[in-house]
Amino acid sequence: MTDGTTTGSPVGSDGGSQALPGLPDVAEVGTVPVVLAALADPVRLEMVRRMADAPDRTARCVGLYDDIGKSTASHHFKVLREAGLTERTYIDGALHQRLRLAEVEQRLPGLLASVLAGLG
Amino acid sequence: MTDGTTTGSPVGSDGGSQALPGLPDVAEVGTVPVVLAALADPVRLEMVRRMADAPDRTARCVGLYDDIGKSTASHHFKVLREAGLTERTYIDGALHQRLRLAEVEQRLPGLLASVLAGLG
DNA sequence: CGTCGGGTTCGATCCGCGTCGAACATCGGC
DNA sequence: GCCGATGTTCGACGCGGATCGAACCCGACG
Repeated sequence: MTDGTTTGSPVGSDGGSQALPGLPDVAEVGTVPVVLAALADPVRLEMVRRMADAPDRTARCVGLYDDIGKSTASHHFKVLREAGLTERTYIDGALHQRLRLAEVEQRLPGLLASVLAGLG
Repeated sequence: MTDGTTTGSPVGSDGGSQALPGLPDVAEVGTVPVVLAALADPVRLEMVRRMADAPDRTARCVGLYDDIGKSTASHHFKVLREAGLTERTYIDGALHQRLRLAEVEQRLPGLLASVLAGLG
């Protein structure tokens, strides 16, 4: 990695202080019902769509939603994360959400493509 | 049709008595959130799986579920039907549910295949 | 004609989800 | 070192969904 991109804690893996304790930044791609339930919500679906359109499938949290409160957005991030669809990534200390396209594709081939295509 | 297969009212389209009034037997395939929500429930997912495995994608209602009440099953049938995933079909007067594979495939190509493959 | 099997409808219940506001934590900048 | 921006967490609330039992309807069969 040539820039500050890091997956996990903001401080990276230098063994330093644990800045965000107990925060699982990533999870395995869940079962079919879990993944479908995560994608069934319009708000989350829009988030996924924006990430898919973003360069490197990564976007700042604030750029993924409109017209809802921060706490609500955070809740949706958690659902997507626990379904294994996204992960937290830190770029120069700034928190981003990344769509785990490859991992989801491996476990459920073609699903995300079908879903995203169906939005048009 | 060489046998008694009929879509719609049990009496077919001979202009006879309306045996099941106000019962929409089929609906257009819904939006992505609607379809995903319909597929997100484990009970309905199992129903879809059994229909997909059945010959002609058609099965008797009673053969699509276990360990739940009739009324609950009927509710799930309604959800699937209103999402456009299934339709009611009468074979020699016996009510069946048919998975509308072609119609879903046309609107959301690859989705059902991905979902069903992910169950294995 | 009475009965049985199979589905639907209705009402009630219960639980989970989406939403918000407020409080807290963290990071970057002045 | 303080402050603003950004996310997370924690209750609380309301709504919709999943479930059940009971009643009803219809076709088949004796």
